[in-house]
Amino acid sequence: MAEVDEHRAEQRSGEGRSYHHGDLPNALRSAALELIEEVGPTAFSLREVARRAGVSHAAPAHHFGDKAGLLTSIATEGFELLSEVMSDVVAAHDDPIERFVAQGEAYVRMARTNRAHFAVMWQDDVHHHVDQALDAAGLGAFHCLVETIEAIAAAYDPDLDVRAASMMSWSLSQGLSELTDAIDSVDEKYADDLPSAATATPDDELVEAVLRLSIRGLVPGLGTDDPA
Amino acid sequence: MAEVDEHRAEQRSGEGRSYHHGDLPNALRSAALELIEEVGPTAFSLREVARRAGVSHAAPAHHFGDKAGLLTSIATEGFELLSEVMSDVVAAHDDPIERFVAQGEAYVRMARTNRAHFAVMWQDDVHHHVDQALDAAGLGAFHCLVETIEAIAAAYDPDLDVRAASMMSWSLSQGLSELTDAIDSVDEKYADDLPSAATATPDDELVEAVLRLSIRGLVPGLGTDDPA
DNA sequence: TCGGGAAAGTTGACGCCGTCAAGACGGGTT
DNA sequence: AACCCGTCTTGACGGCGTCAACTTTCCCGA
Repeated sequence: MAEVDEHRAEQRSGEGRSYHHGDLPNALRSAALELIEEVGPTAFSLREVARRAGVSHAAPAHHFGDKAGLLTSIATEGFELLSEVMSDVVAAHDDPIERFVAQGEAYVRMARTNRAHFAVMWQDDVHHHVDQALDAAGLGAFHCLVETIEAIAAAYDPDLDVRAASMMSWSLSQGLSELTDAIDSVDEKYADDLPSAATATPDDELVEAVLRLSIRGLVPGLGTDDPA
Repeated sequence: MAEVDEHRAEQRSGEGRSYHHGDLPNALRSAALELIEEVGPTAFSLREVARRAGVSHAAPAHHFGDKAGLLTSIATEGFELLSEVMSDVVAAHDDPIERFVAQGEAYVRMARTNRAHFAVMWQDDVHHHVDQALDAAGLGAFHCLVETIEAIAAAYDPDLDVRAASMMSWSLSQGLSELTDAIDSVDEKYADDLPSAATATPDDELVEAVLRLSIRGLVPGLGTDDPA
């Protein structure tokens, strides 16, 4: 979870140590993420988080207001983390098509590495309904995908419907993240043979295959073979 | 919600009226769906459901065991409903490409019409971890999508990676459902202009545009224009 | 240097929650 | 008529989120 720590360090820089605990808000976020990873976002309890952070049951309220406040903070952190990862991918790939595939792969990898963050990010009834920081972080992450689509349009097809293609890009990444998770858990339960071969445990190659299939819809000129 | 009632009637046929209430399990499911629609799956409470159904707070336990049992039942019902809708689409469209588009549209429409069902279906930590009926219903719905992909492969491209294409189909539908929901709720909050035009309220045309973009990845021969 | 005040955290109480054990009720069978 | 079993109620328990009132700790200005 080094990424999260770095992210937290940036956020914290210049604040200095707090009065009693040191840095209770981040300690609470960390404890919350661990707990969510263990028991899921529904069974998650604020009192247990406080217990794990070694403070009284009412301490979190002073930093986050209420339970939804802590989860909103975690969701925002998740979108910021996602934006950072997506930006790194943009910097690492010049070819817009490879960038598209790499972003999709990074999205899925990120979702599966940080399950607790993603569970909270997409469970809209657990965080505050109106939160500018959260919405801004979400739109920021989306913008990274839109830029890649615009690059594809500029390089290959000026008539490309950027709105639809951006929607397709995010939908695919989000759906893949959710489905691969669901399918693994089914696989774990029925380790023996399944009725359909279409449900074998998904892996990185499947994710890449899906992304390469979908990019062919955006760039019709591409052949059936991998351009690599 | 006529679809759900029909579905329930099928399930109930032959059972006859129960002893005291009439048909408490279905009454509880209905009350639960209404409550989830109002307050979300997290704030949902078993006691409030019992109150709305006019029974004591412990009555639901006799039919569903516990809270997760009721939600598992709702999730299973949701997947069965989805399978029915997908099967109807298959029957209504001969051309596999039109079937693909229609299935995606039906999926999104279904998700947005029955938000409570979908919220429960995809929140895996609220239902029982091992439930054969649930898993069977989910695989059944998936199978409807896989069949369409197989039809596309048979008609247009025998070398199509059916596993990847099926994954793409479901991921896209699920992601679209989730994103269109999230984007509307952002739009409702900031009714005034948004930074990027890419985030205007999604509609049926956007969903269709995304699906038509993606099918071009599965059938490379298709031109840029709509085949309709 | 020191005192006031705000920030940080504690304590105790409230009502609601999910679950369990025990009992009441009532139709169907023998 | 006696009985059983599925159905539902009642009451209790501990855990939860939140609020109000309190104590402790630190900073900053006189």
